[in-house]
Amino acid sequence: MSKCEQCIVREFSSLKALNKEELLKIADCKSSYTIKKGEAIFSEGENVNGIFCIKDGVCKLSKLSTNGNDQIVKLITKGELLGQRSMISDEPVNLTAIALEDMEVCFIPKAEIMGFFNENNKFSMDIMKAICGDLKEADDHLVNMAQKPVKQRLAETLIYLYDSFGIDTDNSLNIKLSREEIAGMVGTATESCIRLLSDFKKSGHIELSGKKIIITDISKLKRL
Amino acid sequence: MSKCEQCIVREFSSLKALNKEELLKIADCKSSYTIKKGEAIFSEGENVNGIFCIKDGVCKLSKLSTNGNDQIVKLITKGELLGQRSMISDEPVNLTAIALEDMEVCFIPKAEIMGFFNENNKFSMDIMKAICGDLKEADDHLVNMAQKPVKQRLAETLIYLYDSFGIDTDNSLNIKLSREEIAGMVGTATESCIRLLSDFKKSGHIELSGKKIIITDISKLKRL
DNA sequence: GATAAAATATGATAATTGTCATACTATTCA
DNA sequence: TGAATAGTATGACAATTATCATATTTTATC
Repeated sequence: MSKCEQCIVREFSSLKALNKEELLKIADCKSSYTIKKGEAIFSEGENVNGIFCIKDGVCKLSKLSTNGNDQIVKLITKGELLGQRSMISDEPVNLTAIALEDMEVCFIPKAEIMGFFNENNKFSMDIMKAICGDLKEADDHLVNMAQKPVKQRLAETLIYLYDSFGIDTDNSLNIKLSREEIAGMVGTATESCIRLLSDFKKSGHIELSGKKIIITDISKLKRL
Repeated sequence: MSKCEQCIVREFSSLKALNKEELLKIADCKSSYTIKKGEAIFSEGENVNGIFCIKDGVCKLSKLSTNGNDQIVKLITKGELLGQRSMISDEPVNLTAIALEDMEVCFIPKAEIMGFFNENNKFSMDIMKAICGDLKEADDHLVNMAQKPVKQRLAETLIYLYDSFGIDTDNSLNIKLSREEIAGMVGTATESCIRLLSDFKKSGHIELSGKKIIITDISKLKRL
């Protein structure tokens, strides 16, 4: 049983508002899991009854549309929490979380969290603000999906990946996504996504070598 | 100064969690406004510093996309609250609220609400749940926008209007929206919206007489 | 390392959607 | 009332995007 007190990622989420005593309580009731790439942490419709704290790795939050396509709503990474909305609404989760790389996560039961929620004002306020941030993000995202053409959405997705995950030593985006997954973020067909990436390559905005994507001119992408 | 205690719409929002004493406090510090059709309650980027309680009327919550189009994110009606997210995030509002009909609204300053928020657990929990509901709705909406074709989105918008606002004595939808506004909800060009409405008319799904829309076969719309 | 399977790429084509022009209708207001 | 204006409707066309077919490349597996 590792100690939450010494867990660094805690500093990046609402859990930073918890005191020593509360962290000890969590360490006592949490369970740690290793999730392999491609495995689900939870699936749409499941009752989760707690939240996950992402200790390491990245996952995608997606939802199956009635047309059979998976739309990726959001990527969640080290330090973030998962399942807060569902816990507070007291409802099954609305999205599916699947690991994009091997992950380390801790599960904290709802009862424990809700206890802190009622007693630690800073903590509940922090959780609320995080959810409010998600709501604003979702509204903005919605407007983009409804109003911007695929090319622009793809460009903005690449910029988002660059800003959020940075680049590797070879200058390629430091997150591994298949073309199908990128298409799932953009909200388009996989072939359309591939085609536009080829276009971006031809116009010198990016370089492609295998799965790797190198953004050579981010200002060009921003100006699309 | 009207009494919040006797205001019926309060029962439809988180304000129902407030006790007599708290309602008296609100009645004391609130201000009431009449908003004429077409006027803004607030605009994107403004600092609002409180919440609005909709006593009567309907408004649209929209956001201007960089392409110059207004995307309508949500309609808000009698009994609902406005500006909760912004208040909790302590940020300017993210959306513009414009009256679709003459409205009666009350403004309650942030300081007052935040006071109850810290003391009345049921109240803060209710507000949270409302915001969590908005987040779920926004995620679902986003997936629809990204994955469904315009025709299906229009059909679902009409069904939503039917379910939320019902029909008038002449069977027409009990909410007045211009074609441009319907297009703004669907996320398409006004002409495309008009054209598809004509198609729906030709195939006997709806009837159009002037601005009025009558859904003649809702099951057909649902099956699109 | 050879082969199968999966992922990526590209062409051809169709379907969807947007844009611009123009006509028609309803509403406003002098 | 009648002109002006805004809103609705439709045609013609262009641009965008999806779909299906088929290479080509990469990855996985034995």
